[in-house]
Amino acid sequence: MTSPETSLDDARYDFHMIEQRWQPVWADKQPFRSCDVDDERPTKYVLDMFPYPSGDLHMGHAEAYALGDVISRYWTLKGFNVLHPIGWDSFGLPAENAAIKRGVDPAGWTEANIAQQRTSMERYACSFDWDRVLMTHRPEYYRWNQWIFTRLFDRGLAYRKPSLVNWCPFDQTVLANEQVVAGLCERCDTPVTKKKLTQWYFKVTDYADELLDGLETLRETWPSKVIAMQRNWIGRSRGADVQFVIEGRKAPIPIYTTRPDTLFGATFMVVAVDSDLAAELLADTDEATKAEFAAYAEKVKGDTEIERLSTERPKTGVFLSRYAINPVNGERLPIWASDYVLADYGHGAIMAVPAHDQRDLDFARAMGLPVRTVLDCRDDDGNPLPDPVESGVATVGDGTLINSGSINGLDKADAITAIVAELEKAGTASASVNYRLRDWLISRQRYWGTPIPIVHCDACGEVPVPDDQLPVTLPPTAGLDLKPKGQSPLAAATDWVNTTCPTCGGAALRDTDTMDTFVDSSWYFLRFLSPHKSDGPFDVDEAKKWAPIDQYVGGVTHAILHLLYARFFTKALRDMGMIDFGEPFTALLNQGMVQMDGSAMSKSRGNLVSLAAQLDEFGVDAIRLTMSFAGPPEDDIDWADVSPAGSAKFLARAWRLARDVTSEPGVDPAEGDRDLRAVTHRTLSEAFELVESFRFNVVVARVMELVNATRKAIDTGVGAADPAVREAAEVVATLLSLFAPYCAEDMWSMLGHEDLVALSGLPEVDDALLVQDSVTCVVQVMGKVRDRLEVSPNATEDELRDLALASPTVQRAMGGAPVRTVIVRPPGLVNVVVNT
RNA sequence: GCCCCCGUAGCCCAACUGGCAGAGGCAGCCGACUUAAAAUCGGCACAGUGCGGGUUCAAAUCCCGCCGGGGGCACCA
Repeated sequence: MTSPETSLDDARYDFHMIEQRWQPVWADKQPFRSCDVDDERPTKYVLDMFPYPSGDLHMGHAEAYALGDVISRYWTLKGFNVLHPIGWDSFGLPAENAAIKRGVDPAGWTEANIAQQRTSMERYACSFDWDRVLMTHRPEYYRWNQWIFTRLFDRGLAYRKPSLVNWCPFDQTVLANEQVVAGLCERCDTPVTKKKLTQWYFKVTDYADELLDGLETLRETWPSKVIAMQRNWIGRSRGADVQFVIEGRKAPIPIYTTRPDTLFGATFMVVAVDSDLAAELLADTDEATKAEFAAYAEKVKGDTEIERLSTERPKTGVFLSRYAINPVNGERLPIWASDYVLADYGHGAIMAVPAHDQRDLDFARAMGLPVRTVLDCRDDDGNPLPDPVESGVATVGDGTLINSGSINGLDKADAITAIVAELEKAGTASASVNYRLRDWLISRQRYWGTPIPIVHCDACGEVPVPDDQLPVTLPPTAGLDLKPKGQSPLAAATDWVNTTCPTCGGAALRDTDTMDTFVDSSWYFLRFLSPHKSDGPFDVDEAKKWAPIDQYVGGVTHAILHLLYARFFTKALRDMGMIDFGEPFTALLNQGMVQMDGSAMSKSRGNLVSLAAQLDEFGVDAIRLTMSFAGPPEDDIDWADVSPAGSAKFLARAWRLARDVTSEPGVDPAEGDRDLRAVTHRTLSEAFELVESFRFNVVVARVMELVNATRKAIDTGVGAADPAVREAAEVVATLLSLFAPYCAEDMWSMLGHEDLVALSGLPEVDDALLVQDSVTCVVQVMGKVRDRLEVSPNATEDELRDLALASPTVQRAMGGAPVRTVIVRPPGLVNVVVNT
C-alpha cells in the first residue's frame, strides 16, 4: 500500500520544487547556445532590446523578456537555429549619478547590477545564449565604438562644429534633440536651455532620404505607429529656395518656402535672431538698432525651451533697418530679426506672408506690418473665408491666386509649378527639400561613456587615434571629480589628457568628451554575432549568416531615438562595405508597459510591484504566462486587472494532465479518441499562425481549451489510458513550453521523455483530423437567424439553398413572401431575402 | 493646432478581416467531494458591441458626424 504522501496520484504542483529541479539542468545543457559551427538548421535572429543595469529586473523587463522568449522558443521548436543573445547597455548617467551620490566606482556598481540581473534572467528562464554576453562599458566593446567613430570621421560622417546646443543645467551636459522632451531634459525634467558649444556630430542628415524611404520596406513588419513617428521625426518637406537681393549686400540670400505660390503676398522678411546672417546684416546698420538687437538677443538666449515652445508666446523681434527685394515684383521688404525663425532650419531666414501663414500674421499684427491677401480661399460651401486682417486668422489652405501678376487665377499646385519655373529661368529660385531631422550631437561632458578617440594637435588639428592605439580607455576615477560642472571630468585627468600627436609626435591633447550612449546601442546587434572577436567590431561572415535581425522586441519608448540611430549606423556600415543590408531590424514588436492601477509604476507613486515578490508568490511560469495572456502584446498591462493566481491555477491544472496520463510513451495516437484528437490538432494548427502573428493571448486561451477538453476526457470520457489523452498532454506541454518553460519541462518528463521539451520540436498536424463530419449551417431570413442545419462540410450552394428553403421554420419566417434572392456562403450560412 | 490609434458582459480580452456577438480567463453565484476548510470537479448567470446616421441580403467590422480614452508632432517657413 502506498502512503498518500508518496502516491503519484496525489502529487501536487509545486512550482518552487519544479524551478529548482530544472534550473541546474538548463545551466548544464545550455539548450539555447547557437554557436555550433556544424549546425545546419536554418537561422533566425531574435533580439530583445538589451537592458540598462540600473538595478534588478522589474515588471517591465518581465513582460519584454516573456514575450521575446515566446518568439525565440517558438522558432527553436520549429527547427531553426535561433540566435537569442543578451547583453547590457552599461554606460550612462545612472551609474555615474550613483557613483557621485554614494561615492562608489561606476564600474563596480554597474557590474554588480549586471550580475544581479543575470541571475534573475536565469531564474526567469530566458532562453538566452549565455556564450555571447556583451557589456558596452567594457573596453573590449567600446574599443569598437572608437574604431567605428574613426571610420565615420574619415568619411566625413563625424565632424565637430560650433552650434547652439541643448543644455541641461542640472546634469550639466548637452543633450541631443531626441533627448529633449517637451522642453525638458529626458532624464531629470529640468528645463533645457541653449548654449553655444563646439561639439561632435554624426551626419545623420546625409541619410535623411534613405531613413525616410526605407520605412516603406518595413510597412508590413513594423508597427505603423513607429513608422509614423519616424516619418514625423525626419519631417521631409518639399519646397523651393528663392534668392532675395539684399540692399547693400553683394550676394543675395536664399530663403526656403513650401509656398512659393504666395510670393506676391510677402510683405517682410525675418531672419533668425541667433543666426550668423542676423549678425552680419546688423554689422552695417545704425548704433540704435545694434543696441536694440543686442538686448533682444540677450533676452532670447536666456529663455528656456519651455518658454520658447509655448504657443501663447507673443511674437517679438527687432527691425534691422535693412531691406530685401522681392524677386517676383521688385518690392522692398523690411528685414526683421526674431526668435520665431529657427537658425538651423532652411537658411535661417524666411519670407513672411502674413495673410497665409499664422505665425507671420501674428508677427505682422504685433509689429504693425502690412498684410496682403494673394489667395482667394473658400470654405466647404464655397463662401469666401474672412479677411485675415480682420479675423486675425491666416488662410493657410489651398486657394485661387489673386494679386499675383503672372500666376493670377491658378490654383496652388499650378501656381507653384509656374512661379518656380519662371524664377528658375531667371536664376532666382530652385526646387529644394528640407528636413526636421538634425545631425546627431554625440558629445557628452560626462565620465561614464566611451572616450572620443581624437587627439587635438596644434600642428595637425583633429587627429583620429590609430587602430593600434585603440582602445582609448577611460582613466581611473581616482582623483577625478565626477560631479557635473559643464566640462568633462576627463579634463582633470592630466596624465591622460596630455599625449602625443599620432601624426607628428608633438605634444597634443586628448578630446575629453565621451560619446552619447546611444552610440553603444547603435550596432550592438552586430557585436552579438562575434562578441569575442578581437580584430574587428564583428565578423563579416557571421553577419552574412545571421543578420539582419529577423525579429526585434522592445518598448515603444525607443521608437525614434535608438531605432533611428541604429538604422543610420547600419546604412553607414553598409556603405563601408562591412554588411550587405541597409535595415537592421526586419520585423519589430513593441510590447506595452506594465502599469498598476492605471498609471506607470514608480516608487514615488507608491504603486511599485516587485517582480521578485511576484515570482516568489506565484512562480516564474505564472508571471510569464500572465504577461502573455493579459492581452495583445502591444497593449499596456494593468497588473491590477490580471490574475497571476489564475495563471498558477491553470498551470497546476495542465500539470495534473501529465500526472494522470497512464499510457506509455510511444503509443500510437491514431488508436486514440478521435474527438479529443481533433481538438488537439486544431489547437496545434491554429497555434502556429497565432504565434507568428503575435496573438499570444489567444494561443494561451486555445491551450486552456485543450486542457479543459483533456480533463473532461480523463474524468468523464475515454479515460486516462487513451492514447489521445497522452497526445493531448504532450501537445499541451509543447505549447506551454513557450510560455511556462518550467511547468512544460516537468510535464514532459512526467510523460516519460528524456529530452527537453524546449528542443523536442513541434508535432506534425494531421490535416485529416481537422476535417469535420458535419458543420452547423445558419439559415437567416432577412439577416435574422431562423434555423440551424447540420450539413456536410462539402455541401454545395444548391443543396444548401434547397435545404434552407425546405425548412419549416424558415418558411414560417418568410410568411409566404416571394423569394427575391438567396445568399449562400457554404458551408456555414444561408440568407433568404424576400420581397416585402 | 495637425496627424494616428482605441471604445465588445462588473473586469482583462476573443470573434476566420463583412456572415450565428463569445473562445479563454478573473471576479460572482449554485452544486459535488469534505466533520469542516482548502484544493479539485461540475454547472449557472451576465453585454447586443460608446452615441447618431449611412452603405449592404448581412455591420463589432466599411463610410460620415459626435462623445470618451490614449499616443505622436508642434514657431520646421
